[in-house]
Amino acid sequence: MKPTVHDIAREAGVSLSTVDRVLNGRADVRPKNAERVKDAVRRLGYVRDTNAANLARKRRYKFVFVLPEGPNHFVDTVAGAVREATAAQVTDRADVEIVYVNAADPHAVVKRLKSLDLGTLDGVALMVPETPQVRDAIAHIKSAGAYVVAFVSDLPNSKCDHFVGIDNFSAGQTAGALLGRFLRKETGCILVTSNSMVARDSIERRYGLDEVLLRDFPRLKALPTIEFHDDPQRIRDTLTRATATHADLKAVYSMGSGNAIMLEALRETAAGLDLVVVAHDLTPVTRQALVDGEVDAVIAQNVGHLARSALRVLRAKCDDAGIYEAQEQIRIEIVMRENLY
Amino acid sequence: MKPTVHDIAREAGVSLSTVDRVLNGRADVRPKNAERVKDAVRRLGYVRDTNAANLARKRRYKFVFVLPEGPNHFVDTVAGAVREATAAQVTDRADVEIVYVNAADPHAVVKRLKSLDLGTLDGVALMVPETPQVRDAIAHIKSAGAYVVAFVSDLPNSKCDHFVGIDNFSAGQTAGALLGRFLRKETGCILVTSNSMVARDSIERRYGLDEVLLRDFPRLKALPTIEFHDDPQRIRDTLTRATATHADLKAVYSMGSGNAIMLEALRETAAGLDLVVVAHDLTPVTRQALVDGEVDAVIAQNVGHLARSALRVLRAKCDDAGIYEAQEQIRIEIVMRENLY
DNA sequence: CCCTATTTGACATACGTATGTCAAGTCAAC
DNA sequence: GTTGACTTGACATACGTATGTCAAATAGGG
Repeated sequence: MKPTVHDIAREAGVSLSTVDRVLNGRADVRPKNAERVKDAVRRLGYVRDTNAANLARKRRYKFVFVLPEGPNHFVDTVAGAVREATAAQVTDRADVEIVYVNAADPHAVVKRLKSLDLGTLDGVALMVPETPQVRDAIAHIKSAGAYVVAFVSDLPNSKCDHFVGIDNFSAGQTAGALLGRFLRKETGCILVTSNSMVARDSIERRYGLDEVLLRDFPRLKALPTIEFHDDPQRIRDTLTRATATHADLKAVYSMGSGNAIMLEALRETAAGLDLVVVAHDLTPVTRQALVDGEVDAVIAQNVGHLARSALRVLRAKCDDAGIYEAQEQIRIEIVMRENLY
Repeated sequence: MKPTVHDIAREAGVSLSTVDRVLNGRADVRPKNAERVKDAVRRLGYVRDTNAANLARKRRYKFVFVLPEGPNHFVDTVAGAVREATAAQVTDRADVEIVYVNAADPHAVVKRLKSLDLGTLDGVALMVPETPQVRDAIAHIKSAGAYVVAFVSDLPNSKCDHFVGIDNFSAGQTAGALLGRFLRKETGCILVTSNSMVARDSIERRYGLDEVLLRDFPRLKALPTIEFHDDPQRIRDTLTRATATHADLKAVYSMGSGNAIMLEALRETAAGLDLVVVAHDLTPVTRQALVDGEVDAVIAQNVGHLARSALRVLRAKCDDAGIYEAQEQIRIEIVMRENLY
């Protein structure tokens, strides 16, 4: 039988009320008695029955996901996963809202964050770039008692309670290792594309890539990252130029957002070249490209796992419970046509 | 506000008792009233609060994992994951026991299954080969009201409630695709090893491998599977012979159990050969081999996920709740040194 | 040692559901 | 219209925890 608060009260030789005051950090309890209760908790190995507690409290959790707006396949799949996870955990007394912000505009982000109703809010999952303003806004939210997790993109300099996402440096390394192995005995260069290198994710991935190539596969050379800022023409031109300039072009690494544009350009300009293609993020676009054989492998993070993990972590924080690290570790997945899910 | 049984009673114009009788399938309710209650449930969108229900029932779940005994790194990691998941979900009112059986002896397996206390048992996760005797034992357990999930190894001809594991055919395909891509422009043959081909897992993986090689990489030829039945000498001899006979040996595919022996033999006999090595299952052995660069990639399934999924599915079955498919989908992971976790 | 401020305990009620008891109600058949 | 069988409803208690009220106990200062 698991011990209950009654057992604690008896063991500590105090009343239920006192146990309650200690357990829930209420004031007006003498240190001596507080110690006795804590001792009893330790001795009996008491753990609060969160379900019963939530029942008694009529507790509902109010969580908000802040995601970047604008057309983006990856964000769409993430949002879908959040909605799905929320629906499935409908039994789990959590109200989840998704709000979109213009992530490129720190001012707009902060404005939206400030407009959250801190009175009812229990936690926020934030997928926005880190800026000083955002950092302050996070501090503000936290000081109001809500929890904040960095979501997908880390916010290393902010006072977040957790980061739910992958290590993008390792992701870049993985891409590099994959390319190195796919081009086992070959020498040549690799075209690296990204929609934009302002996001720290892309920068970290690039570092990871370079590190592995330099160390393990010096025969492969990664060209400077091409940023195309949503401009199909730009990537098309660059690709054409690259194939012309670099006769030894062997592979393309698409570092995330903008896969669709990149793949289209590839189809138009490099059809007969037999390039190895590695891309990031599993979206309808990359999924189809895997099936069609246009992409050899995709480096992905499971969006369902991301969403569920963020929800679990926020709940755990609210309940002041421990986090089950093994479950919350988001893995860097390598997806090919054969293990597509 | 979520509707409660009280709301249902009011809406249906019956008493709480009647609602309870209908909801919990007790006898002695006139069809007309049963219908009214069910209607009210539908109209109000009532879902039972499982936590409150479990609290009232003092419900504890009793689950048993049946795993193959004998020295096996993979089973060890699985057992560890089960223990860890159990400990972490200690709050979750489940008692979990792991029992080991001699999986090679169907009679022993059945004997152990028969000795389970069906009176208190709520569910079993079974990781044993399928035999007619096992099939009968499963039917027996189910007729006693407990739930059965096939764990890691599918039991397609038995009346299980669920299968928690990967599709091994796809896993074999994945291995084939990986080998095909790692040996992008090369021609040659692949050594395939397994400790034993009696387990259906190995057979399915082999089929998957062959299918992909034949279709997509005909330049690569997989040699007949070498089974070495825990005999290091056998694999060493075979490897020596293979390297002598097949000058074009390019890769080794280790289909699971016996990775340690295989890797050791490889170290002794094929040190300078620059072979591509793909293995199954992430264990301390393959983990170290990845770090050391002895293995290029490991096809794995996340054992933590396996354990948690089995527990969740069993619980869902007991609660007569739906299964959240997306979460229970076990993925075929490709693990390299860089995305090792 | 008294007074006051603080701390404590006893008790009641609640959360949403389960379950048991018993009296009252309904129904069909005679 | 009565009997007996079946069905229903009212009520009480419980699960483990939270929370509020109020009187009683205690500590500390003078």
